[in-house]
Amino acid sequence: MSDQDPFDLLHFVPYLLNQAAERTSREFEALYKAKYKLLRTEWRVLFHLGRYGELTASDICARARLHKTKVSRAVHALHVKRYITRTTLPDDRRQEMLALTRAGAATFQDLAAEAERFNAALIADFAPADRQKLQQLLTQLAKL
Amino acid sequence: MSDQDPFDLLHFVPYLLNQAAERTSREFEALYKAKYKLLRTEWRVLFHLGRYGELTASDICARARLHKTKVSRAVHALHVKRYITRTTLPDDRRQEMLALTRAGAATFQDLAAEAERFNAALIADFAPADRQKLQQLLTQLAKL
DNA sequence: GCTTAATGGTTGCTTTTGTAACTAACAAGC
DNA sequence: GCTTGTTAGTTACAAAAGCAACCATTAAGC
Repeated sequence: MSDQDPFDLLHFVPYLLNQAAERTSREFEALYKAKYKLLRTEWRVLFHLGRYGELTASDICARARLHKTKVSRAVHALHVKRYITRTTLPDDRRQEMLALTRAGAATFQDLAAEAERFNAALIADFAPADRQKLQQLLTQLAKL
Repeated sequence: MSDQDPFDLLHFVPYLLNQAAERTSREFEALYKAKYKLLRTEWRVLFHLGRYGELTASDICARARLHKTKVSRAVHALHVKRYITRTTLPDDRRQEMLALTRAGAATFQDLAAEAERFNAALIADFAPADRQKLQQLLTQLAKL
């Protein structure tokens, strides 16, 4: 990442991030797509509910940084698939609390395990210090 | 990136990569979109031609890891915008050599400079060692 | 040379995303 | 309690991506 000339794509962080994200995500996507016919956004919503418990759609928007239309559609799809329940909140009837059903939780468990394996394989060749560094740098860049 | 339970999204490298890529790319995209009304793929093709000289569509596919339909459409758009010339190769009339026009080169120059500034700002807070590490790790993950 | 296969690139159609406008419910000001 | 503004979420329409079938050209087998 030096400032030598000429400017190269291999020094352009957004490009590198995209290539890395694309390659790793596609590979994992194939897995949950084949196994559960889930879309990327659906997988993310599922994961958030599985990992962080009951949330409203806007909670998920904020946490996952997804646009509300994407979340809306994913929630609809997951509901049709009977992976989540939607409960209107009594104190604010605009909001719905989302929760995994048994089937949803089972799917989450399975995919979380797959994700963990996948992740482990991904960083298998990295030294422990590098793994930590990677997480730190990415978190910083993502401003998470 | 430890293997402590439960599995967290913040330890899942593809997720972190996506968040970081998304955030950084969107911001830069806004720039070339506003300035030259370029699409993401168009910008990539332009950059490849600007940085690496004349290439055929399939060269770009391979180098940028883009699907040929995406490249095909980007090439068409860039040609309409008079940013590139398309020359059928005499020895294989299926292929076309792509090259930047003056206008295309000028646009590339400008955007490359913007990219460099953008990139510098992005990693301004990182220590030199971290910058190198970042590039190394991302290149490895992207398998570039 | 003629058939068959492979390659470079485009086009058409479907799925997904992005954007903006919209409904419903709530909150605030007065 | 009635306007005025917000917020949660949906829907409709437009733009873009993905996929498969498709020419045109070249290469390979015989």
